[in-house]
This record gives sequence, structure tokens and C-alpha cells, in this order.
Amino acid sequence: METSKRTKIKELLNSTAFGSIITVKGWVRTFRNNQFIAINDGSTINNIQAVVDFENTDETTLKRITTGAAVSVTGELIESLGKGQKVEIKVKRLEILGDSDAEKFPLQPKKHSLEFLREIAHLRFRTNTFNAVFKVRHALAFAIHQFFNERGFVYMHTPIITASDAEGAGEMFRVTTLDFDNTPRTEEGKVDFKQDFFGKSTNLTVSGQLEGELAAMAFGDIYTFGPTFRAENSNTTRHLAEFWMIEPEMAFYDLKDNMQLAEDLLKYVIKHAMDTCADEIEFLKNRLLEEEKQKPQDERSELDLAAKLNFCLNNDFERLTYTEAIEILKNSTPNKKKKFKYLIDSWGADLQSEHERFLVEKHFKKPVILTDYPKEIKSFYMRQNDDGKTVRAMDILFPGIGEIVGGSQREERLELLENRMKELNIPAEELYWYLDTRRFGTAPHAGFGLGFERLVLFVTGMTNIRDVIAFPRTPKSAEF
RNA sequence: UCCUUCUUAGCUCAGCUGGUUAGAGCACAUGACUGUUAAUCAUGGGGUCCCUGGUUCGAGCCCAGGAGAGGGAGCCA
Repeated sequence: METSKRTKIKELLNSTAFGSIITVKGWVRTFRNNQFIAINDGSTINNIQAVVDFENTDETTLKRITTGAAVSVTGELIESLGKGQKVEIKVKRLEILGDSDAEKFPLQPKKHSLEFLREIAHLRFRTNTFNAVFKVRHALAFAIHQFFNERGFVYMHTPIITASDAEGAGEMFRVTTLDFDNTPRTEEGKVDFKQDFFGKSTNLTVSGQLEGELAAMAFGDIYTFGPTFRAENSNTTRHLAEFWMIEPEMAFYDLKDNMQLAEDLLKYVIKHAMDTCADEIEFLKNRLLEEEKQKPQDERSELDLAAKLNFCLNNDFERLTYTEAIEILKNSTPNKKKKFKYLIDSWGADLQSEHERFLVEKHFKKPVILTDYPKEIKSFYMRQNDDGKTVRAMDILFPGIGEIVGGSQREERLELLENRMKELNIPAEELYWYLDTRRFGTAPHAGFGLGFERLVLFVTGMTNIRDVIAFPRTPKSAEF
């Protein structure tokens, strides 16, 4: 009888135990020449070839070996008789575990467009590209926990549902159990949230930072890694309505410490992905090279994916202030020749993505950390510099991605923080718990937010953020 | 949300100045072949030309509106 024991393909492809009888279970990728089955079980991006003795196998079984079918194959592991692979399985027994109607199964042994695969996101894991992408995604997630754990950080789970809409960090998704057809009203005619589940208006979190700061004021070093929700109507290749974010918060860190931690973290996790996903990154590198062949010469990347990642590991990120960046941009060729859509003429303007791209991709040609932005374009909680104009903010900009990290040293001085909140009409009463950290044993501290999917984009070389999360949520789209 | 491009077979895409029966490659089916590498060869089936309305003797093609998708911008991670 069929046993449930099986060997993973990853193990077999490196095995030299020729002559041993093994069982493999997986899904058929292609069936060539009526005898060669390429089987993939997800353990590796590579397939194993199982060779069927078609003359002694009944025809109805052979007909059921179709792309997508789940099979169990038992046979002898042998040195491959053909070129193209080292080992193969000489099939002794083949069982179809699950049929796949070849006429209806959308995946074919051919190249599919990413747009088409996005429409069948429930099946796209079964392609080489998505196998590689999600292996890398896993490796990066694992490495993030490992990095922080090695450094004694505490992993905090901050709430998903929050009642504070005081932060003003973008549009939020409302959480409610109220009956929309019959909403309870107050005497003034407004929706009466007192009758809602939590007795007040609640939303999905847009950031765990404020709660993270509370924990940092006890544990010293903490981080969060969880889902984040933004109801912004963003339709771009680098925004999602539901995404994952890593937010470390460190007591007694200043901005320099903060930058160093972020750079160390990024390099650590990229290195871990390269070490543990060599096959996957090799595949993604070649995929990208193929794709770029369609593009004109001047739009192709100078470095291939592996070289780009290595370059990132071997060079220090460029650190400069917003003011220095403005000077560079002001004197840049595209600015003088009026090639920028938004010309840089004065200090204080927010940098457009064309400016960030110029700095990262043309001028420095490596990751850039910009610091000390004008306070007007940054959040209320950032520590104010003595110049009265700038705050201790930092953004890390990556080639092709833009902002991958946004962070700051936090304003730990109660009076300055309260004044800033007043200027920006942020209700201090609602955030009393946040301000308590400044009232009781306040201390310098800093932190940042790292967009996980943007990191996965960079490491996989994919170009659309919807292709590095399993089931993307974007405006007008929440399929699966 | 704004700008822009696109939507023709299961997939990728042709389709001339608006002209009578809308094509190719892959996939699929049947057969041949049998150490293939997205196997090959032959034959065959397969279409709401995104939707609605309009112009015209005649619309896949022109016009208007709508839907969906891609790219860019803004917001940001």
C-alpha cells in the first residue's frame, strides 16, 4: 500500500544514494515525451524528473499525468541517463493523488504575464517565480526576528484595532459592528459610537509606533512586526492597503544610533536571504535579465540582481542632511536644464520621487539616508533641532523602491512636544497615555518603520508590490 | 484622486484606409514518434472582438459613456 513517507525533492537533488527506493509527492509541472514528468513539491524551486516506463503503464493513468496534477511516485533514484539533470527517478509505482483537468487548469508550461498571474493569485504559488518570491519573503521575515533576537530586542504585539485617530497618519479603515441600515444617532444627529462594540469609534492600526514607544520605555529595545492598514486611495506599484511593517523603538538611542541600526538590519537580512535562497535569487536574477531584454538599453539596470544586492552589502549607505540634498539637487543638471517636473529653487519643499530617484540612482548610486528635514513636512513626534527649523528625521531611500525606511529620534521633552501638538491641532487629552512617557522618566529614544513588502521588492527584484504579498489588498480589490 | 496607455481564442499577441468567412504561436484533443528539457511532427476543435449606446449601406476598427487592467504622479512604508 501507499505509504505516507516521502522524501523532499530538495534533499533528493543533492543525493547520491543511487539505487535506493524513494517516494516523492508533488505536483506535475510538465509531462514530456509521454515518459518524463517534471515534479515540484515546493521544497526547492527545482523540479525532479521522474521517468515512466510508458510501455508498461496503462494508458488511462498516463492520460491523467497533466500539468497541475498531484502525484505520488515511488521508484529507484538513479543517475540521470539524459543531460540537464544529475539525478532522476525510475518510476516503479505511480499514483495520481489529485487530477487536474488540463483544459481548465490555467497554468501552462510557458511564461505567463504577472498581470495574468495576479488574477489567479490562488494558483500562482505554483510557478517558479512565486515559489522564489515567497521563499525569499520567508527568509527575510525569519532573519528580521533573528536579528532583533540576537540583539536582545523584545518582540511586541501592538494592537490591530485602535481607538486613537489622533496620529493623523493617513486615512483609516473603520471597525464597527453597527448596523449601517439603522445606525444609532445622538441628539445632534451624529452616529452614536457609544452604542458601538467598543463604546467608541475604532479603526485598524496605521502604525504601532506610539504603543511601541510605551514598551521601549520599559524594555529598552523592542520591535513590532505586524500588519498595517491604510485606507489611502493609492494606486501605485509600491503601495498596499494592507501591508506588513517592522517598527523598532529604542530607548537611549539618538538619530545616529537609529540610522546605524537600520543599516545593520537591512544588510543582515539581505545577506541572510542571499545565503539561504541562493537558487531562488539566481532564478530571480535571470528572470529580471530576461524581462529587461524587452527594454531599451538605457532603461536596463547597470547591475544584475545578485550584483546589486552584493553592492548594497559592501558599501556604506550615504548619509546627508535634507539641506545638503537640496544643495545637490539645486545644482544638478536636470534642475538646471529644467528636466525636473518640480524644480528645486528653495529650501523647505518636500522632495518629489523624481528628486529622490536622482539622488539614489544617478548621483550617489547607492542607498541614501536623508536626515534633518524641515519640521513642517514631518510628524509631530519628531525631535526638534536647535535651529528651530528642522527635526531629527531620517528616511532611507533605495534604488527602484524609494522610501523603504522612515524614522526619527523622538521628541522626549514634554513641553516642546505639547507645543508642537498644539500647533498641529492634535488633541493632547486623547494621547495622555503617550504623553505620560514624557511625564514619568522621559528619556531620549528613537525608532523607525521598515516597509516589509518594499524590502521584499528590493531583494527579489520584482517591480510591483502586488507580486510580493500573497493576496494584495488595494483600492477596489480584495479578492481571495 | 490626477495624467497616460491598453482590453480580440484558455494564455501571449497580429488584424491594412471602415468592407463581406477575424488570424498566428503556445495550450487543449486525436494520431505518429519515444532520453525529453517550455520535446517534436501532422490533423482538429475553440471567439459576447470588455459592456452600453451612437454614426454608417456596412463597425474588431470611428464617436460618446461606463467597467477593468498596466505605467507614471500625489499620499506614504
